[in-house]
Amino acid sequence: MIKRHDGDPPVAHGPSVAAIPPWASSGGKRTQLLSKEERSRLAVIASIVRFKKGEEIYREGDRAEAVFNIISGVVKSCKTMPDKTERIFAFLFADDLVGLAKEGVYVNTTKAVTALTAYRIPVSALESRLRKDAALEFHVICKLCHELRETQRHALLLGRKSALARVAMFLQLIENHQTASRESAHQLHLPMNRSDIAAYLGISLEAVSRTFRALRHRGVISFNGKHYVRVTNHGQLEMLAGNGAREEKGDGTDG
Amino acid sequence: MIKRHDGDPPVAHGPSVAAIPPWASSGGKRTQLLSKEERSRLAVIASIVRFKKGEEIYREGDRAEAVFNIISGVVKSCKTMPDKTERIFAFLFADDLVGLAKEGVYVNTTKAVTALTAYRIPVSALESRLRKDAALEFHVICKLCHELRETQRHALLLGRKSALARVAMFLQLIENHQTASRESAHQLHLPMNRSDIAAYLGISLEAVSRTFRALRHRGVISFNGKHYVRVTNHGQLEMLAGNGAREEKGDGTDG
DNA sequence: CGTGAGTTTGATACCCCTCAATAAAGGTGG
DNA sequence: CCACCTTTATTGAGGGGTATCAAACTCACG
Repeated sequence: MIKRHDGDPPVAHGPSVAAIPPWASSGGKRTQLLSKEERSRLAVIASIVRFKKGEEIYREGDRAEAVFNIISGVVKSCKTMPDKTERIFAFLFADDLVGLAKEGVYVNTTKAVTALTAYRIPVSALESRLRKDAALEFHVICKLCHELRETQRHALLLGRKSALARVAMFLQLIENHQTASRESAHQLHLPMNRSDIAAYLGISLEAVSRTFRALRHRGVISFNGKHYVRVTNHGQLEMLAGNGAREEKGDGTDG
Repeated sequence: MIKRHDGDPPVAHGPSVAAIPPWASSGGKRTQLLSKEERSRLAVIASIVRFKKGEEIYREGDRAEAVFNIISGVVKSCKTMPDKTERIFAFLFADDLVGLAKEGVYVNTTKAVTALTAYRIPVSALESRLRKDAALEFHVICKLCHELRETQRHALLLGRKSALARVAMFLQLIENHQTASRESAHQLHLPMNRSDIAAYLGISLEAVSRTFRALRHRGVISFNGKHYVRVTNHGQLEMLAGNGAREEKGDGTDG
């Protein structure tokens, strides 16, 4: 009999946390922060949980009894506003940590955007483990710095007024993440639907659709289905995102 | 209780870090994270630096050789966009940490909004200190969680479309900060100018001015000069900020 | 008292949100 | 395999709020 749970190599190594470190150099790539020993020690106190696509992992206000470490799949961290609309703070992927809390209570609701596999680490065990392991704590600090930078980039995105700039910057974020994780990414994967993208960008889903069309029309991107994008003009995308270091005067709209 | 005023001589107790912890209860107030011993040990590797109002502390892209811990004064963390406009990610106050880096390089520019006194802690010394002191690291983790939540609230603010909602939420942020720090805050202090507020809210400075006028006209706030506000109608402010439960019944406090 | 930065107020254009309908994709059962 | 239905995505038209440009004003400071 084949046991998938224990026999799956990537799973057996234990929790995995990757980030671009705050002080060390990593060549712009996410690096595995945890050592083999740390991962096995964490594996002892962790359990593996699975969620279906769309399933809720926990809700804002729940007692924060565990932290999750994504093995595979995508998670969205969000808040439901009084008018029932959803605001998404972050999309979280493999090697990310989920479960930000305040005074023992989760501050956000998190849901599985795709089918999800994750480690569930009880905070009580994690806390005592942390207090004994300075190296592990340092790695958590590195990860939190990474998340802080990511959240700031999201804030930078939301500071942009035009939908074009927001969508362009969103595509850059996705591209950066996928190139920092994998080796190559000539094609971007958008696991979330238009509605989620809109909730993350702070614009309406219609605006997302329209902006994609505009980018496609300008020859900046091209779609392979609705969830795969290829950036055909990085320079233009960079300019539209407004992060471009060089702002050439000719914007080439006449071509 | 020790009260600090701008211009007071720096306290000799050493670096001070306050936050609302992620898991422990603190009654909604910021608590001092560092023990007396930790503060003195950090004081050994720290030096005290001063900046004039408006002065630049460091610039995005500089080698991140130090972390700063604010003793008194206000700091803004920002980025200058290609079109020379400024985007502010956070205002930082006493007991905050400044100096977020990525691969040894500062990710933002920081400037003193008011006259500033701070501890300067070299990262090399801090790093070795951290690796030896698990308790200190845990406290840094708590502080980073706090900053992460604050940055998410900022993102939530920027997700709002109307200037009214943004300004209202901004006032709530200031109020929360000042009530979480001091005992009372019947009057809010806005140390930054309208331009900085606009850069933080992602709206034009004219819109800030107009919105303040609207709030004043509605009897929600009243000004004492240009830098002191009194909230005269908290319920209304809450409703305008859109976080309030007014006219919404769902409370979402399930176990 | 004079100067200049910071702030307030006003008019117009533009972009995005809202509402509405159509079209495509995905899933289910016959 | 196809018909059917639900969900998701696209496209269109009109209205509202904010940015932008421009000018008057306030206040701190020399």
